[in-house]
Amino acid sequence: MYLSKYFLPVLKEAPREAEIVSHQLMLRAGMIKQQSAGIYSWLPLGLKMLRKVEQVIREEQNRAGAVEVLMPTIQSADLWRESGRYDDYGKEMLRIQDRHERDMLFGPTNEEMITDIFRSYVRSYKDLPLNLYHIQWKFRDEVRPRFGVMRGREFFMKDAYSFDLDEPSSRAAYYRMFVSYLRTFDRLGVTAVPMRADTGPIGGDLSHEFLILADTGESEVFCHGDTMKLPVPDRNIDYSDDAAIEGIFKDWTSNYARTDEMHDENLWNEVAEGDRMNARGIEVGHIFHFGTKYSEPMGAKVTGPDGKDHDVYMGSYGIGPSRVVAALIEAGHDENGIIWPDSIAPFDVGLINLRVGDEAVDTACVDLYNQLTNAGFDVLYDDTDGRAGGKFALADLIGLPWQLIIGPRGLKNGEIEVKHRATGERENLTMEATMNKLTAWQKDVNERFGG
RNA sequence: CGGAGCGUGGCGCAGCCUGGUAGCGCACCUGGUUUGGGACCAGGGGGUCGGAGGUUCGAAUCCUCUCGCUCCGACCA
Repeated sequence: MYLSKYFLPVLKEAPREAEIVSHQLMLRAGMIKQQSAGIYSWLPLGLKMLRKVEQVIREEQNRAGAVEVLMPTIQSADLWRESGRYDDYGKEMLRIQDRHERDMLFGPTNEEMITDIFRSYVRSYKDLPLNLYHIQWKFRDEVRPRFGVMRGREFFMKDAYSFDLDEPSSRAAYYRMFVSYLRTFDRLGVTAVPMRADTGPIGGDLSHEFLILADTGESEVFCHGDTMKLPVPDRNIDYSDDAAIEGIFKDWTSNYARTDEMHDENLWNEVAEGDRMNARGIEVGHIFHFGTKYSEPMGAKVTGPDGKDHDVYMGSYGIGPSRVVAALIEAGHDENGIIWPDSIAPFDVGLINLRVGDEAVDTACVDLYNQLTNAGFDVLYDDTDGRAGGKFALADLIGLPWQLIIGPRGLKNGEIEVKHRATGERENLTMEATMNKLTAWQKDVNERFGG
């Protein structure tokens, strides 16, 4: 992408209403624009990140055996009356009427609708297990939206729903999602720790939150240090091996790990002092096992091997990609701007032309741009005629992993400056050496984080 | 929903108390000189002060109502 042809409206100063760093940087980097309290437009750079996060989540859901659908944002109130939640949900649910004065609502979640889909088609235990998910906008009319897209009223969410014949197989489904979340956050280049969670209004008896550790996180977390050292299963994981999956779940949940809400001082004191880790985190995922809470009132049954009808056991599994984007920034930034993880940045490389109009420099830039693009890199080429300082500031602000700086000074020696955003390391390399370095980096990233 | 605060060119702010029809920095446009870490000079465009009503000869400034936004608290992917 040539910057001159892109739409990247950056701000030198953050608007006053932005309090936390991810919100400030998302506004400054031209990623989002607030349209109303807790409601945002996603501008090209922000949308690009949102899509990348979404895609990683999708790949890992698919790998774990979940099947994607897409349900509407607007739902009929009737479904919610069946589960009893139409009255329970309160003012967080945005209620609307259509022209015929039928009660509708903007979905805050989709348990009812997915249960309706399930009961419409599935009759036999032979069709189980089943896990359906979608990635769709949700609306919860929060009393007080804040922190930009971190707690918006409208937010993007991946929500998966598992259906099983009985409790044990339903727990196995829960474990699969648990493990897929470990892999998802690992691929997103962040440390997300699963914590025992309160089941909340959705109900059920088994629930975990996944928190990305960041100093600016809202929740205080208490966990055993060993949790951080546990290996995340690689892409060759076999989700059909229930025992192995349960083993991973047990490994990750055997140590103490709770947020302040669930914190238990007595249990905490049993953890050896040197192992206690006290940090802050941002909740980016939440999984629930809730059994027949919805299937029973809504009549979602299958015939079992015994020839009798059984209410299906269900769980739901959510990740908020829009919040994840903000959380990545909370977890990775410095005074100059965003530092995206290597694994997931809006572009891989920023190519900076320091002297637009100088034929040699222009030619070198375009050559390198084409080479990189052909090699599969996503490159943002700053071909604007701005000054060096402004270009460097922009590059640091949007935080692409690599900056390739090409100007007449270095080009005289056949060299360009290669800067790594995260470490600040810079070196002068030939074009060829640059390509080799980036190719090696790309290979390494693919091996560590690729699908 | 309880408490606090803010709305003045695109962004950040001053002016308001002590009414006299709007100013600064950045950004933007034109020309020139510049060009490796947010250049300089000159010229220029853009707001009628969130909205409505009122007081007054006169309102960004005072009063009333209203809308929007933010922060603290209770709640949440």
